Amino acid sequence: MLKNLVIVESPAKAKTIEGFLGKDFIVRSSYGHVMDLNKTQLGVDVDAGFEPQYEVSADKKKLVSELKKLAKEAEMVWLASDEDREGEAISWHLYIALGLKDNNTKRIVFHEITKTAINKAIENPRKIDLNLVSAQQARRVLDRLVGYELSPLLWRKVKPSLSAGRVQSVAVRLIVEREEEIKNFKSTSAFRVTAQFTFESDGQTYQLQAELPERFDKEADARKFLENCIPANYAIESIEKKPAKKSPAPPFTTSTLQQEASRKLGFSVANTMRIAQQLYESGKITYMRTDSVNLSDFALNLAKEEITSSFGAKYVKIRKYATKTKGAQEAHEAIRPTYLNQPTVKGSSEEKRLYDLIWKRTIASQMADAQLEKTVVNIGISTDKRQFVANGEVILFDGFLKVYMESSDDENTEDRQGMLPPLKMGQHMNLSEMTAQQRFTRHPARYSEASLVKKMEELGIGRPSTYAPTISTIQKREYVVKEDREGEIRKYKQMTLKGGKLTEKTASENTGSEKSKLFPTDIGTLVNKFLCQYFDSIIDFNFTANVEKEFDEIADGRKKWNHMISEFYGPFHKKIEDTTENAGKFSGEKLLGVDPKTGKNVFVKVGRFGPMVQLGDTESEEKPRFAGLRKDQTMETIDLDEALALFSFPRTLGTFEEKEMTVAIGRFGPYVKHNGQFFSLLKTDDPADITAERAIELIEQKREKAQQSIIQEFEQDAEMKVLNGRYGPYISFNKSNYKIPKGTDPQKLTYEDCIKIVENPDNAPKKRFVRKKK
DNA sequence: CAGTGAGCGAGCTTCCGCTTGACTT
Repeated sequence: MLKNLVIVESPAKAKTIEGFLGKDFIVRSSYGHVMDLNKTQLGVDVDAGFEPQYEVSADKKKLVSELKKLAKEAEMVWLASDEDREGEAISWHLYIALGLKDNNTKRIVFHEITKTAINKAIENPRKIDLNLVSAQQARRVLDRLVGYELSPLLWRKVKPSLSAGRVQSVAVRLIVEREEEIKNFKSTSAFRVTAQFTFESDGQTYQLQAELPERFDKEADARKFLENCIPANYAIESIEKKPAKKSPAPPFTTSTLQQEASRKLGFSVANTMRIAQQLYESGKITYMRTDSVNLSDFALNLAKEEITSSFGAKYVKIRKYATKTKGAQEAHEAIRPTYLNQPTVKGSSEEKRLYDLIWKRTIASQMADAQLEKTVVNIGISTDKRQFVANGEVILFDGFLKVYMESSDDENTEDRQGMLPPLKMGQHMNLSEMTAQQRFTRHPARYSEASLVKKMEELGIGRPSTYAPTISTIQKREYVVKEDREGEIRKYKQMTLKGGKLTEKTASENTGSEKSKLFPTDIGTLVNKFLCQYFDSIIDFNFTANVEKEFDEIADGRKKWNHMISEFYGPFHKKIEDTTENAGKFSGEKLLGVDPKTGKNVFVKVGRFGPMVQLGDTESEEKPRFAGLRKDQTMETIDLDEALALFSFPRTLGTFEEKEMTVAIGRFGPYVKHNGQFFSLLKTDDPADITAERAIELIEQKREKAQQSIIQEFEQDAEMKVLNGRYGPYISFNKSNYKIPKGTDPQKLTYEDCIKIVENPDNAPKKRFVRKKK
């Protein structure tokens, strides 16, 4: 007879806990939520007090029936999902789905996975907190109503398959608005003057770099200053030293881990989470989806021991960090190594690097402050009232800097301040070189995936478990693209004073280049404009923060969840109806000009398949012509000539092997079509002036490549081939592809083997349109 | 590392938050 069944959310956690509890307990996992609103409908009965229509999720049916069976056999079921809103709902859904009864069900919670914590939890069971469940229900229903009423409106007014939601639409808004700021940014320039000095002290020669605090807006003023310095003498007029300290950053949360892994290791947000998951599953780190900066006493003790033995007792400073994050629920610890006495782990190089980062950050968070001495030196100019300034920094005690220093998003990283040479008051300085260089102000930085997560966390939008999926959703919907972009060459002026002579030159620098940054697309910009115009309250940056306050009131029992929803839904739904009724198509249509050949109007707008140009009016007798924009074109920047060029496809290039070659632009970019086959143009090829010779070259190149990928061909049947593809060898037959069973040598397959594989109904080709959900 | 390649229309699409697999042909 089974005595106790414990259910937690994560299987890795289940495994660990089972070890602590002994043979009277078996521990299983719910793998997150087990029930959700019906997916194909609204899933909320609006007329019946917003009654949610829950069902066991399709992928949880099997699991739920297994758990149900175990629950029946058990004397006591312990619901041990996380201690937050979602966790409470998971317990409640388990209670319903497993048909549990009050007399054999207990709800327990723990924040750290140690034997003591678990035993303490078992000794202090409670009941499911139905107010907290109601708060989750309000959250769930609100998100469903917003998402499932706004999205269909977008399908009607803008373009099919689009989506909108409380979280993703704000993420898109941030990116669109940042791009607008950048577009409207006016760069100004000023001259920055730096000087390189040398001096003698105790028979040695030293160098000193200094800067003039003042910037000159006008070139003439900078020149005047430099000219004025030609006959000058320089000497130290003051030396000021003051102590300073630096403190370590708190341990990692999901958001800060994503940011640091992006800055220090160049990982994408999704990649970081995938690697962290692997570390978690192999027991090397604690849970990776958390908003807490808290470390358990167990971890603090280990940190103390580790720091003491590696660096000495004076490096230890145990600290308790408190979260500053809006809406943090802190059901878990911060992300830390399970065993802090292991500075390295086995695994892939990515796992090692991420673990190293986590280990260092955790250890550093419990180390002493670094003690610094900052020095400011003023150097007087005999011919001018102004002074040059040299800054120095000396580390008196390194403290946590011994292991870890957080990096910053700031791109204008100042030159690192180092140690200054030995200096004395009145010390005479020889100028070796003085430069006035024109510097330009920079526009606000575009978001990277990680800096967007940071911003969302600040606004309290999204949760640790959704940061990475949200970022992938807005890219999948093509609201946003992650790209590198080349910068532009910009000229700047530089004046140099050296050896008593002033020289001037104009040099150039590359500016504005971007790497892995998020850019809004035409669709993203248009959808954002639509939502701003009709649903500004939903994409307001404070919307989430405001509803969170109400969720808290529901959790405290001060407010009924469906009253809150009702107050929101009334005006919201009315706005949906009004907009459905009264707003026209929202296509972003713009008149580019008139086609000189036909005299017809040329427009650019968003159509069924995305941004396109249109030749002729929609209302006119004659049907207008349409053509999609190329990937490298945008609605905002396309001009009349470029638009007209798009109507010149498909265009005949000539004949090759007695068949016609045409060039056209398709879904995947420009291509050449020949004898029913397609050949993509390279990025360097311009479809507007591609020649027949180049087209033939492309055709032959592709044939050669196809030849190389052939592993086997068969005399009996030209349709049957064994090919080498992206996922390894496969069989191609009648335009369908088939997997080769594991352990088979593709070289040795006979024609008969291939027929067998192709005819096996298990290998029947899957239907093409099966697009993954999400 | 392969191949993909529309057309003005039938039926489809969609949210957020909690969890991992299964595995591309």
